[in-house]
This record gives sequence, C-alpha cells and structure tokens, in this order.
Amino acid sequence: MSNTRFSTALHILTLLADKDEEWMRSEWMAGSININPVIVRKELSVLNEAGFVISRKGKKGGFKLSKPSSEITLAEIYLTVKNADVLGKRNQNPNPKCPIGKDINKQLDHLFMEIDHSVEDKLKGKTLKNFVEQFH
Amino acid sequence: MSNTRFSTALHILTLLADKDEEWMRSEWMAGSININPVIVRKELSVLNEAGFVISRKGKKGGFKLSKPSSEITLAEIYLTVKNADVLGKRNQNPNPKCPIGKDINKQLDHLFMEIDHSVEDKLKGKTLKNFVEQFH
DNA sequence: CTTTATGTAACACATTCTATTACAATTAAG
DNA sequence: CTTAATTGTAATAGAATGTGTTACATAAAG
Repeated sequence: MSNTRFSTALHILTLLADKDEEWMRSEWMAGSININPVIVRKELSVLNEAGFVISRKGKKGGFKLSKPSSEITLAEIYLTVKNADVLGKRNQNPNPKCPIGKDINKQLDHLFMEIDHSVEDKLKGKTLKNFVEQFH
Repeated sequence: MSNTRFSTALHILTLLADKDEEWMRSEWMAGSININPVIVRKELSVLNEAGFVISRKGKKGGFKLSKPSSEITLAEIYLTVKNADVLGKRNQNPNPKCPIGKDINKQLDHLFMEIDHSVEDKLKGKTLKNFVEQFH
C-alpha cells in the first residue's frame, strides 16, 4: 500500500467514534485530516457500503457510526480499503519455458497469501474502540 | 507495496540460487522474468549493494550469489526493496487544533511499526533456500 | 581490436493517487 | 415554496510513482 486510504479511513472512523451520537459533516472531517472534502466523502461512501457508517443528506446532514466502535476491527477496515498485497505485485508473464519462471507465480501466490493473512490476524485483535482510547 | 520489486528480486535470487556456481547474465534473467534487462540490472545493482550478489564485468561476465542461499532470509530481501509501510502512508498535515488530528500520526506510527515488524518476523523464518526447494 | 557484458544516466511512457470543479439530489427551516 | 446547507458523484486535471527504452561508457576475454 503506497496510498493514504487506510490512514484516512481510520482517521474518519476515529472522529466518528470519538464524537458519538452527533451527525458529523464531511467538511469538518476534511478539516481535521487536512485533505479535500470530496476525498473524505468518497471514502465515507466506501465505508457506508462496507457497513461501518450511515449518512443523512441535506441540511443538518452528516455521518455516524452504524455500530459500536467495539464491534469494528482494524482488520475489517484494512480489508475494505486494501488494494494491493503486502509484498506487492507479481510480474505478469514469467517465461513458461523456464523451470523457475514456470512456477514462480504459484509459489509467490502461496507466500503472499500467508503474509497477508498474518497481517489480517494481527489486526483482528484490535478494535476501533481500542484505537480511539489511546487518544485519552 | 504496489510495485513488483519484491517479486523481481526474489525471482532473480531464485534463479541464482538454483544455478549455483555459474555466472548468470542479466539478459537471461530478464528472459525468465520477461521484463527489460535494464530493470534487472538496476535491481541487481541494489542486491549487490545489499551484499546478496557479486558481479563480474565484461565477456563471460554475469552474477552469482555472494553467500549460500541458506544464509539469506526473505526478511532481508524484503527490507532491501521495501519502500512503503504495510498499511500505507500517513496524511501529511493533520490539523493540530483537533484533538484527534493532533495525535493521529503518533498513534499510526505505533500501529504501523508493530504491523511491519510482524511481517518481518514472519519472513525471518523463511530462507531463500527454503523458497527455492519448493520448485523441485 | 573486436566482441560481449555490466553500470548507469537520461528520457519516455504508463499507471496510480490526490485534488478540484461542478452540479444534481435531498432535507431543514423560515 | 424558497433558500441555504449538505451529501453524492461524475469528470477532469495534476502530481507522484512505477516501468520501459535508448544510449553509451567501462571492463574483460580471447
């Protein structure tokens, strides 16, 4: 991952978890993260589809968590924004006539999957609530 | 990581470990990976600086491992090509006037480091030799 | 001295990421 | 029922990163 999506999503959810009950505006969150509001809304749209937040349109609109922060793990957040494996991409067309090239991607798949799962397991042990508590 | 550097480096080192003793040409390796030879040489240059390979110039030149494949761990390879944290980048200027924005990057640093270390630990348990053996 | 390699700079092209503009749709409130 | 405030999203631009290519200097073999 060489993007900021996990950091942004976690920042958003931390703000929502911290200010429970109230509807929070994307513009406000953008001010806290210091990025463009449209990017925040795009990520909120993804977080909404993933079931973490609910939104309300129009005046007095905004966003809230859809469930307690204790029921959201960092693993779930990671998986919704993840778009690359930990060890990166494979080369697309290794040479099938080479004994190594022939099998390399099968072996890499195996390795990459094992590493990805270990990261997910580690993140499963951490809830959004745990993370937010560190700020107090 | 959304690049192919780890895959490329591991492919290169696997070829060298598999065909021990002989000097292998970058052009040949490029043929196995099916990428441009210059990219292979650039990566070999990095692997050379990191102490994994030695090179010989001129006619009959090429590359060899500088030490037994049993003495190279996937963790070491990962660390030499890694250029981003597992969980990605942080946002650069979160708002210091916001209680969350103020501390978010310190908390993220903590989390990101923990996750990165867990990946490295997992990779420390795997040698290049182990990896290459899977092809036979 | 010719051939075959590595080493690397410079540039070109491709992909991915982030920011911005614009505006439709929705809701609250006077 | 009109206005202001807000989400939702498309379209585009701009920035950053990643990959490929050309060119050529340097080195070694024979």
